[in-house]
Amino acid sequence: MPWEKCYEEAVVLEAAMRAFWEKGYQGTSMADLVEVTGLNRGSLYAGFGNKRELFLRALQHYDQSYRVGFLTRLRKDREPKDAIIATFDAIAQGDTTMPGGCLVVNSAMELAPHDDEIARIIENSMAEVEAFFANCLAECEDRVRSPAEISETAKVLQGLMVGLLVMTRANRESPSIGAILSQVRSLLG
Amino acid sequence: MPWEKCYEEAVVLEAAMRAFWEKGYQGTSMADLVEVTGLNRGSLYAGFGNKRELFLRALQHYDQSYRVGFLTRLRKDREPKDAIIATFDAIAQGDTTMPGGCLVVNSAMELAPHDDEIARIIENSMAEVEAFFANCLAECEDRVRSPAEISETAKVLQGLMVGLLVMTRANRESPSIGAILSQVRSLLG
DNA sequence: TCCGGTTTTGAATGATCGGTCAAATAACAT
DNA sequence: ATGTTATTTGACCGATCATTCAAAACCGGA
Repeated sequence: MPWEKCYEEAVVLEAAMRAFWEKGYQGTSMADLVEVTGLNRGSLYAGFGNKRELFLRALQHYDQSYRVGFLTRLRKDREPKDAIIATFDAIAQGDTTMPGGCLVVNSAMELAPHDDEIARIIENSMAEVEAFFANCLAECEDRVRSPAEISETAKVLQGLMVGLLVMTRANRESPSIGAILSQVRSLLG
Repeated sequence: MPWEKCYEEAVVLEAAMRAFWEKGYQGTSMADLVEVTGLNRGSLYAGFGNKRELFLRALQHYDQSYRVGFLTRLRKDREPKDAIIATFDAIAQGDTTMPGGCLVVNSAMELAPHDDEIARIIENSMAEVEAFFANCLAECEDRVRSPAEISETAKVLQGLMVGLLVMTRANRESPSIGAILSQVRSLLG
C-alpha cells in the first residue's frame, strides 16, 4: 500500500474558501493558497488539478457546507417569518470569524460574466436561496399567500439580500443596512 | 514650445473605464489598457502615473460623466416617480453599447474592502445615488412623505438597485429582475 | 538651421504569476 | 531487507505582470 494523503480535503477547501472569499479569485495567488492551506505547491496541484479547479471545489464547499449550514441553523427553532428576519440580521451583523459578504455573490460579479460553468453553479445556489425564502413564506400562517405572491416576494427578498451583501462588503457601517432590514420586516408584515 | 499631447484625456479615460468596467481592476492588464486606449506604455505612465492612478481617474470619470449623465437623462422630462421607475427599467434592460452592471458596484466588491481611498469614492457615489432617489421622492406630489420616510425609502431603493445590478451582471435573464421591478413600483405606489 | 523642452516609443527589467517535474519520502507487501 | 506505489517536496519553467528609461520624434523660438 502506498503512502496515504496526510491532509483532510475538507480542511484544505475550508482554508482555500476563506482566501478566495476575502481576496477574490484573481486576488488570490497559488502562493497564497500554499500558505493558507499548509500544503505545498505540488500537493495542491496533485490533489486539485489547478487553480480554477481548486476554486470550483472551494466554491462548492462554500455552497454545500457553509451556506446550507447557515440557512439551516437560522431556520431551526424559529417561526418561518423569524427565520427570514434572522437571516438578514445575521448578514447585517456579520460573523467576525468569517470574511464579510458572500463568496457566491462576490464570484457572481468577478467570474460569472466570463465563465459559464461558474455562472451555472452560482445560478443554482441563488435558486436555492430563493427556494429557502419561498419555503419560509409558504409556511407562514399569519396570512394566506398565493403561489405567485410567494414566488414574487421570495425574489424580492433575494434581491434585497444581494444588495445587503454588497453594502456590508463595501462598508460595514453603511446606513442603508438598517433601511433594508426594516424593509424586509414590512415586506413580511 | 514643446510637442503637444496628441491624445484627449477624456477619450483615454473613456476607453480605460470600459475595460475596467468589463473585466475588473485585476482582470485588466496594462497591456489591455495600451490596446484599448491606443496610447503606448510610456505615454500611459507619463500621463497617468500608474495603473492604480489610472483606475482612480477612470472611476471618477465614470462617476462624474457616465453615472451623472445617466441619472440626469432619465430625470429629464419625467415625473419624479417615473424617473425612478425608468432608472430601474434602464438598468434591467441594459445598454448594449456598454458593459453590464455598474463600475462603482463592481469596484465596491473588488476593491473597497482593501483600498480606503477607493472605498471613499464609492461611498460618495452611492450617497449621491441615494440623494437622487430622495430628491425624486421629495418632489412626488401623489402623497405626503415625511423626511424620515423619504430617507428610508431612498435607501431601500438604493439596496434594490444594487441587487438588480448584481443580478444583471451575473445573468441578464434572471427571473428576479422582473420581481424587483414590480417591487419598486409597489414601493412608490 | 539649430536648440530646449516635451512627448512618444518600445525594448528592457525584475517581480510574480500559474504550472511542472524529478527526486526524496513514507507506508505496505514480499 | 527489498521492491512497489503514492505522496510530498521545493526547485524550476516560461509567460505575463507592472514599471522604467534612454533614445527618437516633434514642435516653437532663436
